[in-house]
Amino acid sequence: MEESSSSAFDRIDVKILRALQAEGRLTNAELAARVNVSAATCHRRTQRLFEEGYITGVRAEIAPAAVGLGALVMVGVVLDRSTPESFGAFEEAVLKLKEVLDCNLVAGDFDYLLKIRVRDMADFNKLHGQKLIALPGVRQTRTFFVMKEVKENARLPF
Amino acid sequence: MEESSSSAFDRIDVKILRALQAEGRLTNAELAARVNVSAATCHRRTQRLFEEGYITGVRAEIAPAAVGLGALVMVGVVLDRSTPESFGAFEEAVLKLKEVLDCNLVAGDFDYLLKIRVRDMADFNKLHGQKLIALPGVRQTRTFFVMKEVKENARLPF
DNA sequence: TACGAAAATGGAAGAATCTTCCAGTTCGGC
DNA sequence: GCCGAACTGGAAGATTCTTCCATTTTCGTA
Repeated sequence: MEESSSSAFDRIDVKILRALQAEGRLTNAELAARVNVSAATCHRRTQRLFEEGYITGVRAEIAPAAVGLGALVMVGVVLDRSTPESFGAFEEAVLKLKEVLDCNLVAGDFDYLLKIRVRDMADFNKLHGQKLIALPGVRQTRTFFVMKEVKENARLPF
Repeated sequence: MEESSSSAFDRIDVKILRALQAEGRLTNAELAARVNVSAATCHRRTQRLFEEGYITGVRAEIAPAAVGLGALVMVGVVLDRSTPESFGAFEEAVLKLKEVLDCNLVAGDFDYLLKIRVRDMADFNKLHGQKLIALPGVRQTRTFFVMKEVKENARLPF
């Protein structure tokens, strides 16, 4: 098992991860100052965190409304059959739908839960009618329009 | 209404947004090369996108499993009453729960949909029993354990 | 406890980048 | 066609990156 407290990284690494999770564009010099190590050490540590996959990427967060994606919708999906081929086909197709930001296979009343961003309700309606219900193996969907985003993509609690 | 294509930014800004959404730590020089403008212009443009709120932040993405947060759970919540005070109290309390990464007020069978990260099922069980059902006004919850993350936090399609 | 090898650290310095100033250019309104 | 506002790229001092290297720390072994 991969772990939590002992083996892979120490308190300094945790500080680096926390700092970069909050401010991904920190300069190495500033980061080094915050975690109390030299710039050289900080640079090596950070590089290692990237190379070993602890940091999977650094991304700018764009205000959705600013790029015409003001509407957020969650959709529960139930498939026709529960065969591996059925799930595989669905997943492959959903990966191509760029409006779908999240897609998770879940246990419960649905097979999948999707998180979708579109311009507005009209846009979602079109997406639903033309793309979602046409995804392979979809039996039914349940739509949850988001009326208020209380918390969005919060930082990991470590 | 705030719009989509004309007023606020042009094709160069869109290129910058796309590039930084994919690679938030691009240097200004590299970014300038990719969008075909001088470093000075690119620097000004990028600064403006930050200042005017098109870019809300830049964050490193940490591999959840690497920091002991291997389990993802979605939870639907139904409140006792549908009064503004009730919603307000719930939201205020949920903002303090660091395990809750997303919280959205939705229309449909639930009042809220939560996205939660914890170490494992045992950890979730504890969170559920001690914190979630104790949130103000919660009548019932429905839990969806995520068995497979097909797509997670994809880039905005603009 | 003492020893030695391996790993990690910080200083230093050339290379690269940032950030600002400035003069030239483009664009739109009159 | 003219003027002003907005935008552009070059240049250059200040800052930062990235690597090398000598020193220190860590850890297993005797």
